[in-house]
Amino acid sequence: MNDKSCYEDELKKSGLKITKSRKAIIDMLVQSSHPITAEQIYLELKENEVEINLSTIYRTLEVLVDKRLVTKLNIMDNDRTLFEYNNLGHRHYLVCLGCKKIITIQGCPLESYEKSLEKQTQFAMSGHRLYLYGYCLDCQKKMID
Amino acid sequence: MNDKSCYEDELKKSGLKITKSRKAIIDMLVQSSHPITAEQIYLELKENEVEINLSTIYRTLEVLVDKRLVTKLNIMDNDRTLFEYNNLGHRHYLVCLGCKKIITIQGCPLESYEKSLEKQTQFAMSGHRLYLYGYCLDCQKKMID
DNA sequence: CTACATGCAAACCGTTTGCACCCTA
DNA sequence: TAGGGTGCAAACGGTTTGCATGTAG
Repeated sequence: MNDKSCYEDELKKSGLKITKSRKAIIDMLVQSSHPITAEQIYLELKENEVEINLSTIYRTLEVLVDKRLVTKLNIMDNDRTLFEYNNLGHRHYLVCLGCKKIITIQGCPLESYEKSLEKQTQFAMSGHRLYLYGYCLDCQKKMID
Repeated sequence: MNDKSCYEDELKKSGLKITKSRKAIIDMLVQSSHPITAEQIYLELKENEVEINLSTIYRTLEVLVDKRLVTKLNIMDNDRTLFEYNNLGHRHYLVCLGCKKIITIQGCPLESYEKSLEKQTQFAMSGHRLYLYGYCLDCQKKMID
């Protein structure tokens, strides 16, 4: 409950109307421990008997990304876009190339590197994305069989 | 000349036939100092009076990616796929959010981090992607005006 | 009551595919 | 000359958009 009102505050602060759809979509993002697709949001809401049109989901996500409440990711080179609620601050991702599982990693090894690069290139740095790829223990085991 | 025959060797080694199209596409990738799209390859070849069907370009790029001769990138969250010839080994990218210019960065600050993460997560790491975003000097100046 | 949100269906557009023909090895 | 490579046109699929209707503030 507290959580919800917190998201409502975020919406208000951003000048967005608080609607049933938006709350449901944000809830879904918050509940998920890893980035998800627009379609996953659509399907899971549908399972919970909440039917929101896919285009509404895309539009909502777009607005939330604009307002910096949500981050948009293209982790796998091909795949569809993933979305994640921005409640954890800066983070990185570890992706299993076998089962496609995505693990969120807190902590950043790049702060000083970014600064040194800033000096070196005269860029005004505004951020970075780091994706690490590998095979999780389960998939390593499967590969032996 | 030497360069070309070198790429021909790479093709042969990978068990691929050496065709006019493939040579032209690889040439275009090699000449470019930064990752480019399939369409850019198509258009630039066309300017040089070499017309190769777009689907051939996509198919060629796909094969080259399979053979690890080319890397496929999704740097901007939305944008189309970029391709780059793998003649420089491991590298990272610095992207200007203003003019979309992409600068390739040699050297990697993440080798030891990757190893420590490997121990910590029991993942068998196979690589990573690092994209840094910011504004280049030119774009910073433009923003003042 | 008004401006923003939503549903629906159609468009969009980068990429992929099926098939007939071509050309390298 | 066989099997991979290419051109062409059509399909695909994730995402966006136009428009009429609904609803939060």
